[in-house]
Amino acid sequence: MTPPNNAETPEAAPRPSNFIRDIMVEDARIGKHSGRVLTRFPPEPNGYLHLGHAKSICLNFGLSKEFGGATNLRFDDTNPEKEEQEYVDSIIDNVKWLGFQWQEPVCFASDYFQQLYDWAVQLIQSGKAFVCDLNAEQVRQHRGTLTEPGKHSPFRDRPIEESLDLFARMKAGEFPDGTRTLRAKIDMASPNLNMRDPVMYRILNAEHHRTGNAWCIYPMYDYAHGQSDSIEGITHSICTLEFEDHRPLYDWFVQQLGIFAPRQIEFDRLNLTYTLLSKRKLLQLVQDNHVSGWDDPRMPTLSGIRRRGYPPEAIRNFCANIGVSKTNGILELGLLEHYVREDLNKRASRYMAVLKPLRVVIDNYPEGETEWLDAVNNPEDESAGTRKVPFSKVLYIEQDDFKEDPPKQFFRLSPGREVRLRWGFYIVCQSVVKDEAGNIVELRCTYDPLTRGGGAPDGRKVKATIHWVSAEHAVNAEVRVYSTLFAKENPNDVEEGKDFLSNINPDSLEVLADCKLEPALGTLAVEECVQFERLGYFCVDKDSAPGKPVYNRTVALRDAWAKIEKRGK
RNA sequence: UGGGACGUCGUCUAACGGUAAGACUGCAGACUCUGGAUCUGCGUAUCGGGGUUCGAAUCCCUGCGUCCCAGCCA
Repeated sequence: MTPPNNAETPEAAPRPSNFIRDIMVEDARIGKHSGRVLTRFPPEPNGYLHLGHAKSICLNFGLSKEFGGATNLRFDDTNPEKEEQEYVDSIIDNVKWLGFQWQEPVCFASDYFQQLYDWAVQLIQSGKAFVCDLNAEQVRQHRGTLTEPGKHSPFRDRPIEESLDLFARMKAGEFPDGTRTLRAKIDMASPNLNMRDPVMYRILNAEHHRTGNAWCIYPMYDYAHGQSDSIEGITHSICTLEFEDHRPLYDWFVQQLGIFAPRQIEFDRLNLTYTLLSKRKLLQLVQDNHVSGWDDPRMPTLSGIRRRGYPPEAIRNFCANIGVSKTNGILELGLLEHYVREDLNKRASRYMAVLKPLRVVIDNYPEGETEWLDAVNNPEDESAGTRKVPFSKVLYIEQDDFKEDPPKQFFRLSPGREVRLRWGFYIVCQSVVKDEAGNIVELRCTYDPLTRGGGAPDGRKVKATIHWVSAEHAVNAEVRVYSTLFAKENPNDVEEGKDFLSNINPDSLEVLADCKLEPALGTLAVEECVQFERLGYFCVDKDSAPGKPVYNRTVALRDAWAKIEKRGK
């Protein structure tokens, strides 16, 4: 595979704008923040990144770069019960792999715990926050409902000094989990539930992956996020739609504190057919062993699609072209696959591999002889050069490339028919050998020595070219063929009483253990992505062992014959 | 039945009061040593109803539909 192309060039293909870019253009025009642009990508380290995050990453990094700014990578690590270092590591690795460089250093909300605490004290002092002794259940009961206003906490008007003292003792670890919270004093009658005296701090006697046991109170998202943005001087805080209702609260804290005010802008999260983009559900798939891990090639995680063979350039291209809006929609998986094929078509070297072998003996070819034929590596890229492929008397072809009784539009091999072997000779099928059960086990063919290289001197044409591998020189391999992890377009569309697991596609993984590869395919590095001619794009899996490669099918080639066949049924 | 947001080809996105455009998909064809790639052609899609306007996808009113919010998750 040749090195990455110029997919990074922002001006390469002028794309339609989007409402966020429009906002930034306008901000630049009026000189907001003196033209400075700083965005951030703020994952919580409680799972692996997926394609939805890729959209956010491309948006944040892409936009800031476009406006001459930078992007912070900040871990939103305010919930020690769910967060782990493993996730931090994977996220850093994934962002790098996608091809983005954040502004050093990597940031952590936990780095701001002291500042956040000091600000909380300040809010208590100014009468804008109070320590509440209600437990979780009581808080819920006081909150009211969507249609009814909430009730004030009985502790809402307790003396400031008392709240200050209690808050200090919360921090000192005097109280068990859940017994008290720090709450903002806003409006229990607000139609926006987020404004009904939201919890700012809760007591959590849990060890944090970075701060250890230094803290036993932890800030809530709403209290931590905006202030973290402010501390870093984020100009545009881009997040997904479900945070729209939180924006008034985001703005409220910043305003009460009188600190730098970033602007939160919400966009629609990515949805894909046949795909689940929910960390919680992906975690469940991993924990319950429905997949082999976070990097199972069927997973929509960045680690998964990387192992599957999706190039980062293709993902970036996809993200750059799907657009950004506030509409809740579901993108067709086929669009993603289009960008993967588009990228791989330009860069992947072609090889021949037979997945379901059918033995072919060339009767008129000399026994024990081998000749090396020239094959073009990539018709889309002349600089990829050529290679030699061994040809001999016994070959394998694809079972699907032979039919004893060919239907109308089937152009491939059948009794008496002549086809071309890619880069090789024309052959004619003379007879079919079957076992006792009637299964086809071998084809006896003859070849035309004059057609070496694939052309006939007399100019006669064949309707098909098929791929093949010399039996004597073949590398045995395992190939894993994937289809969607879920059988339904919308995996969450389930019958009463069932959950998304009931939509798992039982055939999402097909292991082909007896594949025959041309020799060059036996020595490629893990993650190398190539095209198996006429089949699809495949990449070397990390499970490969010396002499026993394992390939993943990244994506199949578009298949006109498959369509015809399907239509006939 | 409170609040917030959103409704444009099958799907996603554009059009910012002035000819509804692009990508993907699909179909038909050309070309081809990959039934790949490439190329060509095919589109009455603005949620409904009123209104403002010379002119409305765009502005106003109204109806309908979809999504989000009642974690001490993010």
